[in-house]
Amino acid sequence: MDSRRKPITLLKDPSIIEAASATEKGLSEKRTLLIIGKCWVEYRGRASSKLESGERILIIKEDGSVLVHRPKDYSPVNWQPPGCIFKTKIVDERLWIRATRLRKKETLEITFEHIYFLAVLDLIDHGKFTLYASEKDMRRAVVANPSLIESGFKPISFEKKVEPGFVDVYGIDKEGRLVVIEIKRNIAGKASVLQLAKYVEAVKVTTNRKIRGILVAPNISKDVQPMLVTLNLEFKPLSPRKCAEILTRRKTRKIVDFLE
Amino acid sequence: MDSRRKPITLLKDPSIIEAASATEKGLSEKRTLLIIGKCWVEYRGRASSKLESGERILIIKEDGSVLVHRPKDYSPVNWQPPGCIFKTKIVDERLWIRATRLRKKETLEITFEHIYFLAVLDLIDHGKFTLYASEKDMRRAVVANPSLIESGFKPISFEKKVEPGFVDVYGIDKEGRLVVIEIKRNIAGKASVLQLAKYVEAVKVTTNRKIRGILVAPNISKDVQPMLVTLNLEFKPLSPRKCAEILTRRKTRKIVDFLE
DNA sequence: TGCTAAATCTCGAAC
DNA sequence: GTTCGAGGTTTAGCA
Repeated sequence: MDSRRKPITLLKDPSIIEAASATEKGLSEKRTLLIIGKCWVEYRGRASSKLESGERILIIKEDGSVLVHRPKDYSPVNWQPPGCIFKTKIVDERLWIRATRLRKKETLEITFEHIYFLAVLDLIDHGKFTLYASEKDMRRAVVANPSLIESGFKPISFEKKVEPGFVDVYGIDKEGRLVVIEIKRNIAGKASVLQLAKYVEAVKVTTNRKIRGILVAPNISKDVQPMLVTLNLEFKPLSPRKCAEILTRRKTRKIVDFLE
Repeated sequence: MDSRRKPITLLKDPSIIEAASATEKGLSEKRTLLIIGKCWVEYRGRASSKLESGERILIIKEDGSVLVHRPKDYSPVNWQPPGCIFKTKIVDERLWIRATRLRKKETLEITFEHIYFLAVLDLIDHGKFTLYASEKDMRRAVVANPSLIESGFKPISFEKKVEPGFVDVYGIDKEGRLVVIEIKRNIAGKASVLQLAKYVEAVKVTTNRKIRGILVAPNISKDVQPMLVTLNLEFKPLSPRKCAEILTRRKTRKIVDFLE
């Protein structure tokens, strides 16, 4: 880390020439760029779009991703995923920026007719990010604590490949029946049931044993219950929150065991 | 539009007190806020997450959405969808911002230990956004120009409800067979085939006529072909791009017709 | 690279 | 409000 590093270079109300020069330099040095101004945007690639003139925030990141944000909404109105190559130009006293992604043959063109502010950023961010209570956590909790499903359930494998896809958890119940489990961290809808049914069918053709299919989720949507009955599948309520807590407890327990 | 409007107010290297005051004011006036600095983040709600300290861009929008962006990646590392209520405080000489969403009972807490830069923005953006070549465009193109599917195909309805869901396009072929069409703007995978199969089954129980199921998409993934054969379904290649072009041509044609 | 499935998905429409 | 499906989805994981 360079102590003389300048994490942020600001241009307030720059001329188009100043802005173009800073943009060019920032891009060549792989800095993060931030431009606030009045622009219009065109996209051509997987689809096409046009955005008429308005005031927006443009972010170009070190990895070549691009975001155009309006003053509302979570999602950017236009964007480009990482890996873009850039070209900038001054056209009719406007700053024109093109971001091209070769992989998918798509281009984003942004034209600024006025720039209020431009920043070139050199951000250092090595902070670790950890997410709890994902679907993966739920799988781990079920495997670590099979009684979450029912007493006597024994997991055999998880993430089992069963053409055409992966069964979340696969095991045997106390009466020796095969159990196929599909886990969802959200309220489960029709698509989840279809997915489970598909896996049960796939396993069925490989064995003569009886098979149960269990949908594990915090809840199911209203119309799913009859669907489960028709397809002879079961539902077991389980929340991601509870799974995360169980995993934390287990981890703590392990440390305690170690200390004792 | 106020001609004396100040679209952007900048604070460079503000003290925590200055930053807190500007943040408070900006939030109360429903401005868009932009903060660049070193922070850590915690999220609790549908899941939980922790992000350790690092330099990031924070955007809080007028509609109460929040974005925390690292110097890489398209997606924000932490965020909150629109509709948050905010609380700010100075804690141990740090700026603490909490964004709470009541709907889903989730909170995002951001603590800045250093702020390089803060901007309060008053962005005006009424620019119209138009997207071409969506799946809806494909449906319209097929209905407007049924020969895209095959000669003699006659659409009866589109967006037809057939429990449990909607058939994209529904019609009759030149031999009088019913045709159920599922349209995808992307390469179609297994889920799309299951969806089509489901609709074909649903229609089948309502009639004695012969039924064909056609998957319309720019392409299909490799393992889908055998699946189609097994389920006795068909595939018709069609790109969203081509559909968009056809719609454009039709529109032009209509204008020409009118002028003639 | 292609394919599958998750995501704190978001967003919009329909009921 | 719930449910469902699209999305320029993106992203991760694995063959």
